[in-house]
Amino acid sequence: MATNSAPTFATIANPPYAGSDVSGASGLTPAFSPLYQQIKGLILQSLQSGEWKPGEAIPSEMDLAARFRVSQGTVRKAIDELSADNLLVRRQGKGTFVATHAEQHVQYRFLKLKPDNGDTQSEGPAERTIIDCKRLRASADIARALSLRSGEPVLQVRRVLAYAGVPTILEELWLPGSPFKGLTADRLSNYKGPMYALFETEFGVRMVRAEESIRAVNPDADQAQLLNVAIHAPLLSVERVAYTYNDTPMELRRGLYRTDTHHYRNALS
Amino acid sequence: MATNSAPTFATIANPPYAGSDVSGASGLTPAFSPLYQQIKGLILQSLQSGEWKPGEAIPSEMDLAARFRVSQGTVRKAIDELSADNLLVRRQGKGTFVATHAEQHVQYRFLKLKPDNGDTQSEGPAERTIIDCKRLRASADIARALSLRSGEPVLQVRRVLAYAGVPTILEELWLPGSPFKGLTADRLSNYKGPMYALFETEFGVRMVRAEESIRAVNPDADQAQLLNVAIHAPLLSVERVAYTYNDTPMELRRGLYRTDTHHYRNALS
DNA sequence: CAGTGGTCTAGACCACACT
DNA sequence: GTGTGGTCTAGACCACTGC
Repeated sequence: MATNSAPTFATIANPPYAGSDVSGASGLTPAFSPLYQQIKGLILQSLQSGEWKPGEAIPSEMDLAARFRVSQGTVRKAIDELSADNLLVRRQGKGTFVATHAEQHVQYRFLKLKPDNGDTQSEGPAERTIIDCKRLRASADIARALSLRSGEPVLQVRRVLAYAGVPTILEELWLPGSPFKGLTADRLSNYKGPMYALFETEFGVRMVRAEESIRAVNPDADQAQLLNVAIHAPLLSVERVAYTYNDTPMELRRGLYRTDTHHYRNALS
Repeated sequence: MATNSAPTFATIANPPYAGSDVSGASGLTPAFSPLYQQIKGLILQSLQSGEWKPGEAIPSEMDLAARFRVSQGTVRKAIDELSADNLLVRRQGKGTFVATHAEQHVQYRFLKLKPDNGDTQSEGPAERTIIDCKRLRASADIARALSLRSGEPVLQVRRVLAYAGVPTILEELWLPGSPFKGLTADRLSNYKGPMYALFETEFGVRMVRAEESIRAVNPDADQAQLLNVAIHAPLLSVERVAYTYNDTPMELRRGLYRTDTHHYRNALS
């Protein structure tokens, strides 16, 4: 007796949490890590390689799940993190898109200087004036910031941003020579929209994150004249290093901010 | 024929995505929103009410799921967001804990001034000197920042922070009178650890987030003397409003930072 | 309407920490 | 070993977008 009940279940084809490495699917990920981290890495590779360009939609979660041979939930968690890092933007009902500095509701995402009245909208965009754009050889400190060797070619750009006719920001920025070959003062002057949008469109360089070091300083004579302030006026010195994918530094920017009608805003949490 | 197969399945007791309101479980959540957001709100209420205090463990995900009558995954998503907001801290194998400014690996989480050598560790904690702690009536601007009415009682604290004997930070801060009744210069002087840890322990006030407005300024005569700098030295002015749960402002702090050996560090993403 | 992301559940197993 | 959070899957349904 007692032989007909207690059915034995067949082995599930794709067992949950098999811990399998996904390396064979579409790329290579040597070290072990959670599946969704590996997927994140693979998506990152596609972003770096330019398979999906800024502003474009990436494949749907279901498509990516099929491509990487994982469940939709795992892809979702990978995309969740990338979208928390501002590399992707999800839009319900439409798809997931590669973040871009252009056509983004929050333009000038990295510029933290705000008018004291808070109303960034009514102030409108800054009036931009390129002072010059020169080819130079990297000095020691510039080279170190950009992970180059001293003497390697760099581009130096200087410009002034004014609000309501008042010069407010003086910037001096350095870019590695090779990725930005062909950048000229003209192209900078004629471009509408954020400089980082131009970098994306014309040079395929997307700035992903940045770090700023802030100090209070006095201007030198040239700087005082360009910003139309007294030589003893206190100014904000903002030194920024901006990075692309893979934590590669791609820009060193030194800004001098007037803070008589504006302030640097920062949220802490 | 054909009556014995195709078993009809019984109704599942707790159907997936029933869209049911959870109001009856433990609190009230009038407007509709995703379940995990409602759970997040309920957890937040327990944090505010002091049911779980800073540093303590909250119930396990399974316990909370049972309490709120939802699945573990839903509780998990709620906790995920709260932990992304730095209100909770997860520790694998141990539990989920209420974040605290004390016994936290990253002490002085809101202080962004770093030594130029980057090595916060070797520098050690600041030497703190309380100048005074007075009961005052709120001026118009103080009242506005703290959501009080002009003339309501506030506490004003002034102090200096020094590194290696060099006075570097001069702070003036205002606190609403009622929550901080009983705060004295002595209690501030004798307390070891961050001021926000004292606020948690002694007054049950946990600072959750803050906003800072930064400017470059010159000190007045008093300030210059306290910081041991010339009257024309450029200094960083950092005005902070710190909030508890529910976006209630609980502190206004005006700091003057010397930036000759330190800098204000900020990460953008 | 179909397709997309968003939410929810249920159940399995892994990795870690304490005891 | 037991309990905790962490990962993964599968399947269902909701909400939004655009054809």
